[in-house]
Formats: sequence, C-alpha cells, structure tokens
Amino acid sequence: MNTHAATPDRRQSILSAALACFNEVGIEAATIEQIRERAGCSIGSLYHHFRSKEGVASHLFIDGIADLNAGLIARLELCEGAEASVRACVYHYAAWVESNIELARFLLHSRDINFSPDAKAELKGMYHNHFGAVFSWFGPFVLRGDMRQLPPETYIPLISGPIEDYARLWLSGRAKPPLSEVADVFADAAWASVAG
Amino acid sequence: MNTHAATPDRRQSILSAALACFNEVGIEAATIEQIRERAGCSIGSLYHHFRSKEGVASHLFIDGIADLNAGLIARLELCEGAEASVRACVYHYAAWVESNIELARFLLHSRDINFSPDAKAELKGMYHNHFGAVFSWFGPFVLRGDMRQLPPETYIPLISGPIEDYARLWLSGRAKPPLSEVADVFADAAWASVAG
DNA sequence: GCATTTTCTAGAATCTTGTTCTAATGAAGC
DNA sequence: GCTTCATTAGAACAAGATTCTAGAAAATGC
Repeated sequence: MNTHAATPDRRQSILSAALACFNEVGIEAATIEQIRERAGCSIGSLYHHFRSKEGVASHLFIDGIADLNAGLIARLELCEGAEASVRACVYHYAAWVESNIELARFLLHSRDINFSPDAKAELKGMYHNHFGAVFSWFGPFVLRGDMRQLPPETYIPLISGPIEDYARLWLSGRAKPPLSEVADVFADAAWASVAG
Repeated sequence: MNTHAATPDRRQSILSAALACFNEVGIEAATIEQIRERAGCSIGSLYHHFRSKEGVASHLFIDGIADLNAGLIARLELCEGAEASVRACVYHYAAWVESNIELARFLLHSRDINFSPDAKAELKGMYHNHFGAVFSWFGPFVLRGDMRQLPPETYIPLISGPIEDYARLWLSGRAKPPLSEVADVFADAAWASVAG
C-alpha cells in the first residue's frame, strides 16, 4: 500500500474539504478529523500545509476576498461614468456570489475567524489597497458633482449594503429570487442614493 | 468560607461575563475558564444555568434580537404613514446600536453560533413573527401605492442593509461618525429606494 | 418549627479535539 | 549512490469543553 503520495494539489484538496466542512457545521464545530478524512490526507500533512485550523479558514477567507475585490477593480476599469460604476459594484457582487456560492456562503457567514497576527496584517493591507483603489476611482465623480458628497464611510454601505444583505438571505435559503433577478432593484437604489 | 452563595442573578452575571469575553476574543477563543472567572462562579454553576458554551451565546443572541425586534415594532406603532415608518426602521436601528454597543457588537459579529435545535426553532419562530408583524404593517402602504411594489424579500435589505453595514463599520472602529450623525443619510436612501 | 424536595454551587474526573513531535517516504540534484 | 528537502504519516501531548458526584442553600409541605 502506498501510504503517502505527494499529490501536488493536496493543498487545494484540503482547502476544498475544509470549505465544505465549515459550511456544513461552522468553523468551530468542524473538526480537523472531518477535514482530514474528507481531504483524504493525514493530520501531519494538514499541519504541514497550514499552521492551524484557523489558518485554513484564514486562507479561504483571504483568497476569497482577494478574488472578489480584484474582480470589482477589473470591472470598474471597463466602466464609463459614475452611474455605470456604481451599478457595476452591485452587478459584480451579485454575479460573483452566484458563481462562487460555497465560497460566498463562507465569506458572508464567518465574520468570526480568529485570524493570526500575520493574517490580520495581510487582510488589513488588502482592505487598505482595495478601498484606496475604489476611492480613487470614485473620487473624481464626487468632485465633478456626478455623485453627491457624503460622509466617506457611508458610500460603501449605501452601494453594497443591500445587495450584500440580500445575498445573505439568498444563500441561507430565506429568499427565493436569484441575485441576478433582483440586482436591478439594488442597482437602482444604489445609484439613487449617491447620484449627484 | 462560604463556598457558594446562590446569588439570584448568577445567571445574569454569567451572561455579562460571557458577552465581554466573546467580544474580546470571539466565541471560539473564549474559554469556559475565562467566563467562569469573570463571572465569579464555578464550572458546575455555569453548566447548571446553560447547556453549553454555545448555549450562553445562543441566549445572548436570542435575547438581543428579541429586544431589537420588539423595540422596532413598538416604534412603528407610533408612526403615521409610509415614510415615517420606513425612516423609523433606520433610526431605531441606529439608536438601538448606540445604546447597546456591546450587545450590538456581539450580534453583528457572530453569525456563526452553533445553535442547538431548540435555539434554532425559537429563532425561526421569532423571525417568523417579527417579519409577519413588519409586513402586515407595511403591506397596506404598498397596496395604497405609497410604497413601490418590489420582490418582498428586497424590502428589508433595501431599508436596513445600509445602516446595518455601517453599524458594523462603526462598531469595529473603521468608521468615525456616530450612527446618530449619519442616520439621516441612510433614512433618506431607504425612503428613496422604496417610495411609491 | 422540622422534614423533604428542589435548585443551585463546587470542583474533580473525563473525554474530545486541536496541535506538536518523530520518523519515514519520495523526488530532485549532484 | 548520496544528500537534501518537501511531504506524509500517525502516535503522543495538551488544552479545554463537558460530565459527574456530592454537598449547601432555598423553597415547599406539614
């Protein structure tokens, strides 16, 4: 019996297994043993690739946020004008959630990861860069008067808050209409709330 | 030495201690020992009052939601007309968070409690009643045309999503202006998004 | 009042589970 | 063939959640 094959994607299989386990029972209740079994690896292997259970969760979280954010920036750069940009935030969020359901469920469900100092720093840096990019994209629109001037911290809740909240409902099964079907409603509202 | 005095509010002191611990380090990282020490009780006492650590968390969560919801219903009943009612949702949320900061932090931070089947059922019932009450309050406004007709599941995200999102930012220190200062912005947006 | 039952408290013992440690395997380079 | 390094395995360990037993306070019945 080949007791251990150095599968190159062992790392990925651990992440997938962990994602499934976390979504099924929550991060805390998911045991290393469950993840190990599902990934078909040993405890040692798991701890070789990740510092800890939280480490696996952090990775999933950070990679997920990074992908979501990167997609938004890429999409914004194709937009012309304030309204298209604001609406793009909503549509991108909706589309991303629909094509990354499991990951989205994890991201939206788990605000409670005990990040390591490293992970915290990385996340903070990511947010800093992302918000920097987003604000320098939208800044000119505000200066030009295409968008209303509001307390800076309110733009993101106004634009993304509703679709994010709806996504949580939808992912948990408490709302039926798919995101793509209601995205227009939220895009309209987002634009109305920040239009100049 | 009096080894144990049956303090009548032992229960409450456990809840307070747990709330503080949960907010400081998260539910998972908070240990029973920390909670026990802070509450000044024994392990046995703690487990006498609550089924488990999750049981304590569930109680805090359920009581918190119940208070928040009850306050909204009470406030709605003082409102005249659609706009006042919609704005009241926002203002009530803002005011409640500002006067229940610790509890709000816990509620908004912890979507990840491993509720027992009992707690799940109770929560489901609570939501059912609450949404029932809210919808029967707003239903007439929609019928009368004072409010736009939209997919039913979208009203709550539209009205409460932004202020809730902002509250999370504010509670985590990433937004400075207090809720009471920005509540108007969100109330305006909420009304604009559902006005008939 | 006294007896009894119920609620509450205490802390040791247990059991689950996250993490560490040691050893062994395979692949790559020399 | 030898060395080195990444990877895997699983036993050993430790931390912490939960259970268990026993005893004290309060409540209840008489």
